[in-house]
Amino acid sequence: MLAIPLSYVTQRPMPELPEVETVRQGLVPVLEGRKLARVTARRPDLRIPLPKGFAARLTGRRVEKLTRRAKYILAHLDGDEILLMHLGMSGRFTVHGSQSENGLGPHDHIVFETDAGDSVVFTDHRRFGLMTLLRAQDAEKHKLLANLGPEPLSNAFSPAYLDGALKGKRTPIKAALLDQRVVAGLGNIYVCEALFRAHISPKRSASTVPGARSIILVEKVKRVLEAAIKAGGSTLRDYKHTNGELGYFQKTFSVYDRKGETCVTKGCGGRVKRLVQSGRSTFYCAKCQR
DNA sequence: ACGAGAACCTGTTTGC
DNA sequence: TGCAAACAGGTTCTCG
Repeated sequence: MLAIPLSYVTQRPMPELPEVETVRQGLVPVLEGRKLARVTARRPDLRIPLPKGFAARLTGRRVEKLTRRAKYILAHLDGDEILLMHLGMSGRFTVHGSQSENGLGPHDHIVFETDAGDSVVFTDHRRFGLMTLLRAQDAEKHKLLANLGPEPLSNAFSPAYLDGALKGKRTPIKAALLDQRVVAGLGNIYVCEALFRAHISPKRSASTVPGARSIILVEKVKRVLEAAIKAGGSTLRDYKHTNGELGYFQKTFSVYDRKGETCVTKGCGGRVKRLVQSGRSTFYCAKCQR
């Protein structure tokens, strides 16, 4: 008897790099090495329209490997094609084992059924997510991937690199780190958290970060992402050994969504503030972030 | 060229 | 209580 849950949600919608990585890891045992026995596209109008013949082109294909680039999940298929997927703001995958009844809702847009009898449902009520197909040899040049900066957890994301990327940038460091061309995979939450850990104000001009600050910042970006991936991964592993309700990936942030609370920096005593930068909420402590 | 803001879409929370 | 406004993890286009 396999200890596969009848149904589990791979992730709550919170798709920055750590969450996308957690989702990828959750899909690996269900999809890698499996053939897509049936694919149903129930709604073609995601952020970009599904390519023509999407479902037919996927049917019968084998998923060789699942990888991640920035916030994209790439399913490498036999025949040298790649299924490129993005969760947008609200996308999620749900896996149903072969015995579960499977009522689909209005926002369940894509269903993959594997030759093992599992189905993977892509749900996205806001439809900012996307799926598309591309040839493997064109991947690096593909419009959606070509301009992405380095992976933040790779050696390419170094203080020297960041110094160069920020040089001459007038925009606040918060906005610069959200720019996927500077570094790929950070989102609103982890930018706030990394700046907090580095004690750098989100309002500081990006051009003033190179040097000592960027050494700290690179370090903190990596550490906060690693911790989040570790937390997400362990939640999924734990779940597979239980039959109870899914304990959603709970994480506590230091500043994100903590407006008015006392700063957690030892001896700081400041309060977390919220401000809006380029239309997005920023949370920070004005006392210990400079 | 750059940076800020709007737009895309729907559901949930907040505030009067 | 009820309704409207504000807000939400992302990306991309337009405008100044």
